[in-house]
Formats: sequence, structure tokens, C-alpha cells
Amino acid sequence: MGRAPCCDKASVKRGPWSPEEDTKLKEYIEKHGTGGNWIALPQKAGLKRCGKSCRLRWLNYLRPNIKHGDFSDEEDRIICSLYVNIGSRWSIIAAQLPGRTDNDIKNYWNTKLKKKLMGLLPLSHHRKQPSFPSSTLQNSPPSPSSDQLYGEYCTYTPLTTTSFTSNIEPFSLPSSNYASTSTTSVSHSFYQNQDSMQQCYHPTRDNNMLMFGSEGSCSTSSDGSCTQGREIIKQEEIGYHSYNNDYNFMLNHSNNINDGEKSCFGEWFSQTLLTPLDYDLEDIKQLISSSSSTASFNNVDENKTEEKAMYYYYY
DNA sequence: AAGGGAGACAACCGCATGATG
DNA sequence: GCATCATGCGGTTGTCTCCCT
Repeated sequence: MGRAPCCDKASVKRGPWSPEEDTKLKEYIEKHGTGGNWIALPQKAGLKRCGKSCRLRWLNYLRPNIKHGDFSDEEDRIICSLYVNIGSRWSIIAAQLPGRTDNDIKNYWNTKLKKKLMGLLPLSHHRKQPSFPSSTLQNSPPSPSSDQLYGEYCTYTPLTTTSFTSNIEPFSLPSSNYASTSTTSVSHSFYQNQDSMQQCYHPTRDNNMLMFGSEGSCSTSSDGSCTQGREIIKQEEIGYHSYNNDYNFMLNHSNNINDGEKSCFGEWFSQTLLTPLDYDLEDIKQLISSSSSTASFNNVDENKTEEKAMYYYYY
């Protein structure tokens, strides 16, 4: 027994939007707003479209300040960083990239960035775009700096004396989102170390709320409007992602990566995505050999670990 | 020049979640 | 507390374009 369709598919138009439809929708929303009711909007706007379709069209293409086209190195780095931290939470990732939509990022990841990480594409392969990943945004507002996007840099010293420096902001998510997928060990390390982690991470706090995102980040609200600002999560709902978990995960999975992948991925990754790290391969090898290894990494779908393991190896 | 394959991206589908009565 | 409905979200599919043979 399936769910009832949101609209009568026989009476609504499907497929690509025409310029006329775009104009109708845009003009209606600019004039009247969405009214908080996407279902009723198409009829009011004189469109033979499903409300969901209108919402998607508006959010992904018609609303102001949408940015299409090449992703910058900075954006690549942010996407990779967040994907490793939170997985395919495209809406959250999109909230960190001004003007980008979750759909855009998802497509970009699936068609390009993932392949880059997997080492399947040569560094300069691009059909219609400048050689990846040195692409730059043309006629687009400048991307926010790392500082703007990540907040303060963080230095974390793992169990060994090796200095492990990262510019990636720890990520916070509502605990409910993780409760269903986290393992017991994860939950412990993820949520019980808040005090210690707070010594290291510096999320922006504002009246008992934790905020992340840049000034220009654009997230969508329930009425389809563009929220210029930050995604807000109640402080009591957040957990701090432990770098210790990431680190252990890296150690535990790096042995599964073949040399070709390491070299190919590592070359691009080290040159492009990350700032230089304060450790070399020998350090990592040493750490691997000395690691006792119970993977405490948690917020990752085990089915997707390969590409993430590659990331962690070089991270 | 034509056809096929691959890549890119727009759009759809259906489940999860939150809001409301 | 429960049912219903609308919206949000991520996965998947469809279609168009480009490139290669």
C-alpha cells in the first residue's frame, strides 16, 4: 500500500520547465510569497504543476542569488570536508555554501567530485570546464574565506606526539539524526566528550544556540524563502564530532586502500583540498602500526567507507 | 555525417519529519 | 496520544548534450 500521491499526476504538467512557467512562478512568488502553502500555490499562480515541483524549481533555480557553474577549490574543500564529517546531508552542506543548492552539490559530488576522490579521473579531465580542480567561478561573488566558513582553525593533538592540524570545523548535528545510526561506541565518544572537545572547537554561540554557516550561506526555510544566515540548532541537541574518532577511522581503514588509489587521490587531495599537514607518510605508517584499533568512527554509512577512508588517509 | 556511449544536470519519487487539529 | 497533512530531504531516473568512432 503506497502513499497517496501529493497531486493528481494526470492533471499536472511534468518535465522541464518552460521560460513562461518560470516567469509565472517567479513573478507570483515575488509578488505574493509562497503563502506557506506550496500545494495551493500552482493554482493561484496559474500553473499546471505539482506544488512540490514548484517548490523545487523555485529553490533550485529561480530564487535570488542562486549560483550555478564551476565550483571553486574552496567549495570543493568544504564539500569534501563536510561529506566526510556528516555524509550525504546535502542540505546541510548546501547551507555552508552561499548560493549553492543541495541538488547542485549532490549532482556535483556524484558526477565529478566523488570520481576525483576515487582517483578515477585524471587531474585535468573536464569536458566543458577548465581543468579541474583549479576552476574558478566566473562572474560570481567571491567565495567566503575559510575563516568565514569554518570559524577558527583547530589544532588537535592525537595520542602520539605527531602534530595533527586541521582547518576543518567540527560539525554539529541534532542528536536525533544520529541516534538511529550511531553505534554504542560512537554515541559515547560523540556525545560524552563535549567538555573536552569544547576546549578545542569554537563554534559560534549565541543565546544558547549554536550557529554554523557563513553570513552569505543560503538555506531554505519551510516557506521556501532563502534564509540568509546561519543554520541554527539548539545547543542541547548538538554533539561534537570528535577528531579522535576520525583519526581512529583513518587508521583503521587506510590499510584497505591500494597504492594506486593512495597516490592518485593523495596527489590531488594534498595539492588541492587541504592545507599542508604537519605529518608525513612515515608518521602515518607509524601510527597505523601502533594503533589498537577499534573503529570508533560512527557517523558514516559503512557502505560508503571506501572513499571516505581514502580521504582520511590523507587527512 | 550518423550513431552510440558517457557525462551532466534537471526533475521526480517516496520516505521521514514536523506541524496542526 | 493519535491521525492527517505539508514540507524537507536524499536517492534515483530521465533527458539533453557532447564526444568519439
